[in-house]
Amino acid sequence: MFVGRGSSVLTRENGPQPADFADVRATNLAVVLRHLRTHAPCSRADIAATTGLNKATVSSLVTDLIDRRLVREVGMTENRIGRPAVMLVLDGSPYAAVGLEINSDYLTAVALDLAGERLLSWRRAFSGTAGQPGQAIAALAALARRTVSKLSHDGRRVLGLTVAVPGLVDADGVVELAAGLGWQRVDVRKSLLAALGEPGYPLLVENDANLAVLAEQRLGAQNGTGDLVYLTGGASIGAGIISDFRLLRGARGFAGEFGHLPLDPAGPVCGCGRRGCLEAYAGVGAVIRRALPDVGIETALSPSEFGPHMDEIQRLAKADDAHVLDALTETGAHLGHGIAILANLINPACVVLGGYFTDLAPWLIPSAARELAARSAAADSGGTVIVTSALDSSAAAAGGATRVLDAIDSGALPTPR
Amino acid sequence: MFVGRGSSVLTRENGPQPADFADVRATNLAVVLRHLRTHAPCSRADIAATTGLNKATVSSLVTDLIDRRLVREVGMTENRIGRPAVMLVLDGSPYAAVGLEINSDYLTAVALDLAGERLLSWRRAFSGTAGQPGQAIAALAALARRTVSKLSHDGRRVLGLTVAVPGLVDADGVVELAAGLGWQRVDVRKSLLAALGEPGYPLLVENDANLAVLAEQRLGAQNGTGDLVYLTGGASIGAGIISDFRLLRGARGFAGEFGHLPLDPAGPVCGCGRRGCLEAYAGVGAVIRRALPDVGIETALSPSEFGPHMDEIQRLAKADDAHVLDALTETGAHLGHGIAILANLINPACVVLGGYFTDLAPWLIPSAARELAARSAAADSGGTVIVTSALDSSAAAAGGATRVLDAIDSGALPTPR
DNA sequence: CTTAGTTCGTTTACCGTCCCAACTAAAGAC
DNA sequence: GTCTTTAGTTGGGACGGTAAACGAACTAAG
Repeated sequence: MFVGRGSSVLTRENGPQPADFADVRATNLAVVLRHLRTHAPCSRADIAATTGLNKATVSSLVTDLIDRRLVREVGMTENRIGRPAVMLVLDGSPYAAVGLEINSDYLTAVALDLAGERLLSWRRAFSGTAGQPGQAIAALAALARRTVSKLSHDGRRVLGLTVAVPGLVDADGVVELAAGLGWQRVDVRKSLLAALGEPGYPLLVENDANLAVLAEQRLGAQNGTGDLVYLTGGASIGAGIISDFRLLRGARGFAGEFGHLPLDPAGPVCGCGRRGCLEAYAGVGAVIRRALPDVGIETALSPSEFGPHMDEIQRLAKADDAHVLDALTETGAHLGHGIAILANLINPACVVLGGYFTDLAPWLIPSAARELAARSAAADSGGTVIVTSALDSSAAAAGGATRVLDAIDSGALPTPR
Repeated sequence: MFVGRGSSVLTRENGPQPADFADVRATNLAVVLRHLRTHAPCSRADIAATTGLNKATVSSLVTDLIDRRLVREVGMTENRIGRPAVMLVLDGSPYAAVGLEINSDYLTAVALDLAGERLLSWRRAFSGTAGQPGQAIAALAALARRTVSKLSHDGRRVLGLTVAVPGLVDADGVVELAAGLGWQRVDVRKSLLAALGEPGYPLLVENDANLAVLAEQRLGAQNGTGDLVYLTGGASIGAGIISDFRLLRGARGFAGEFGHLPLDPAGPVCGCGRRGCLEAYAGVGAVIRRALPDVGIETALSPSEFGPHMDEIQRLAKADDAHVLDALTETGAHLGHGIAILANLINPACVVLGGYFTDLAPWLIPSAARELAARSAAADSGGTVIVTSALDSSAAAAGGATRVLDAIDSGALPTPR
């Protein structure tokens, strides 16, 4: 009685954009590419059977992908009845995806090949807080040039470059506000495009938590989960939220302000000037003050001072220092309170602790999970689990490269030549 | 250098589903239908110019839609240079979309025509709390039959039927938990399909807040907003969340548990057994206890008793009763606290107060907005505004009918005959 | 009244993509 | 050596969107 394929994404949730054959082709090319990403190595026949595409169509699509050097044939199956199948894999060698991260104390560059293998991972110290945006962008551009030049020298074409910024970024790549960097209304995309001489590849700018959660979804242990939250544990606590396989940005891109969830109007003063923000209970500064009371409570800590203190806390925790263990348990409970709020509203399958939280996770998670379980409206915490990030501090940069691969996987393929 | 239409939704965010011609056709039919919904009356030439589709394609698509009786020609333009255009509108008369709502004290039925005009709006009292699920479903089926029979008698074909349930509903239409009804693991969809004799139209079951926010998005004042939250103000406070034009459900469908946001572990006891839930501060029960201290604080109120008390509160507020005004200001502040948490995480453009909150909104919103502004991390509350629902208590049922129209607009068209 | 100009919508020819079915290819089984 | 089984290609058909030409129906102006 009713026409239309019930679950065809093509016909659902589309905007006003009409479709034509080019779209069908791009969609199906992307289907094959994604299938190969998750199921490689496999044969044309496998792809046809699994995706529902016709054998002839798959042959045509695969030929196209091989022409574009995105896919490669790699040997045959053996020891089976029937004609042996030609196995296909993603071709890692001709391309690279680049992610950069700028933070208050360092710059990071990560490059991945098409298959998601890490090609390089660079970091350099950087005192961005003191500098003007112009200097920071010059440094970022220098790093980008070095990275791209290294990749080109290895015979790779750059598929795209994404910059992670710890702040609010609009759709055009303008950083509206980045408190940690002291930036306001900085058009990072335009400046960087100019500094790089208008390169041919796509250049995007995105919030660091949003990119980190992409990396966690694709490269981390939570591989393939569609409902996922990443908590940055840096100068501030931001949440990158993926819901139903899509980044949640909000109307103006302000979503994920986890650190400033208002808990108690009579609580401690937060860096933002308000009282009782979650960050004032569970932020890095609060952890240090609670665990190392000898560190000056009066003075605000600068981000570059976090590292040594966190190392010290981790050392004491490993040595079973009772005070530090108590401090971490208490911090975990506050974090769990915030996560319970998150879980009641968003109901993610998983909350990943990143940044400085990663190293302290063994001592934070037990009390956080306890608190989450106690404060979840749904039974069994609604299925939400708290885990440690499987990625190191380059998560956001890796996410930037992942973002480029996502675009490829969605049909924005490079041309054959 | 890069292939693919940058903004084609068809090639973005798709699952593993491949595309074919039927999808292109369905997509473009839906594009025309949606254009007519928002821009009617307009001509074929208008549609071609606005959507980017070819004139010939639009002609073909419109012919198809007229054959299916979804679109109707209605007169010509006049007083213009050139050949007059034939104007097109959605044809309201041949079809109907039905939404039902079951609640602890009433059943509601709403029917809309294709253009969104209300065809009927029925309500009957119902004491579901005492009854078994079987009785409730029998009552629901009876109401559905009467509704469908009335519409058929008027010569309309039913496009679909959606049931709103105040509880957690899974993707197959099984109600996992509905505290207000005392239900657990009730397969509403299956039972209702059986009771209605396996009708040919699609039958869905969905959470009431999710449907109410759909109604608010399409029929309410916030028409067309992509980031929107609806707060039910009934026996409990649920949030229906639309983010980037999609319902946010969470990994297990538990998203939107707004009423049980954990605020203060030392706070008042909530109906769920925990302490300090938002509902214990700002729920209907809390409003009544705070505004009408003479009402027995000790005994739990049953939902059927809410109505008279809320009427009384509204009467006193209109009469400028100082105690009641203070109580509402305080309630609004608590509500604003919860909304600030929501805004920091989700950043909606708009939060709509529904249910019993609607009538009290004039006295709740000022303090709620104040609190939201004070506790938002982003400037200007991140653009989030708090508004009164434009729909009456049939919002969820209307949303059920809207849900059916959404499916049509997404390409699941009825067959020509 | 006639002619030019404008706009609407259809008609026609064309092209790209997918599907189906038949075909070839290459192995193991008997 | 022939049969069976599975892999992948080829050619024909259908479908749907595109482009350009065309007829239709109106206004404007001489």
